[in-house]
Amino acid sequence: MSTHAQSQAQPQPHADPSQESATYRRYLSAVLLHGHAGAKACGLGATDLYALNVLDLGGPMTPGELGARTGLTTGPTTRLVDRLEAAGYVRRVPSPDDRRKVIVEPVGRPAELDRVLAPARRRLGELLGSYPPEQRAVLFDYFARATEAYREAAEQLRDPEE
Amino acid sequence: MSTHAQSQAQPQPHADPSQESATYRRYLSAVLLHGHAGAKACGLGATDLYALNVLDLGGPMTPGELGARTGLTTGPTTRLVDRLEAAGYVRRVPSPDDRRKVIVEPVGRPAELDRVLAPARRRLGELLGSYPPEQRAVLFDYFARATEAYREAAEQLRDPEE
DNA sequence: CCTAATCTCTTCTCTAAAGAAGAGGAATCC
DNA sequence: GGATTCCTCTTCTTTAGAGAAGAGATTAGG
Repeated sequence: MSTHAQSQAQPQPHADPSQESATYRRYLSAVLLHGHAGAKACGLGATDLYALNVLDLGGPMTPGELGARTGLTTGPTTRLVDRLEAAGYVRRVPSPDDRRKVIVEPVGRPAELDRVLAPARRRLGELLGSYPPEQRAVLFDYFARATEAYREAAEQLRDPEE
Repeated sequence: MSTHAQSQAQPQPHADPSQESATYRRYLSAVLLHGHAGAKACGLGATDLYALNVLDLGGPMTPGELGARTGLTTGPTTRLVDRLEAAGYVRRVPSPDDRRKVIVEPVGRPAELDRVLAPARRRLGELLGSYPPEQRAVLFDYFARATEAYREAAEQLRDPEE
């Protein structure tokens, strides 16, 4: 097993679409499983991981915005930012144009999380590097498009009526 | 925006590898975000989603095995299976060869979870369908290989010494 | 200017889920 | 066939995290 990354020029196509569906679902499960396991290994709760992903996708934002996107009221939001700040994942910066506001921005290198995710990153990097450039271009084209689709779907799950 | 799924025959390759890395990280964040949002919309806790993914990847197993893979002791494991069974996601089946054992198996259609994830599935299905067959083959080749990589990485996160 | 609205943070309370310890039934080994 | 081991489930206790309500500081509007 694990003789991956041979990557012949023409990977055999799946004949059966339902087989494709099962393959894709298992793939998503594995991605989620790995994300959860990594967060747990860092002592991060589910909400903390969620918020980090929100920040990763949405960029720096105020605690109010972060709380709204995470589905929390102001109390838990403050404590959430406290936890993330204490763990070194984010930083509070005063807003330049409104002194009531605070900007929560991700810190450059979340060391602990990066450390536990490093083995997977390395393996996936090798896997991606094993494809010829034109195939890798297809993969990254998909990644970029899928990111948008998932992000919008997640937003609609959060605010079903909007 | 959202003019996806045009998929020219040759998507432009990324010139900068660090750009690739950022694209990939954002993609993973979006996948995780969508998974969390879906679970939350169904009233599933983080552990419940984790366990469902374990079952999806590992197939039917005993509560003991599920608890071990989820990192729980026996008490919470029983309640976890109780919750999943009450919500209609899994079923307890007596083991045919050892009457002490119980097999936890996923139920065919977890209706609620499927319902909330359906919009994303549909959009991603359209996206995948928009690629010509040989490019789609590359994508599914990647999905299958990446599944193994993530699964093994998640296992090593759970049992760092093994 | 003085009032109203907005943003963050604090305190108190409450619920959901995890751990620890142990009971009961079933299989295995001598 | 009797003792030991194994698997699941139950009970009790504890902790982490969420909601509600309000205080303090700052901005906007009449």
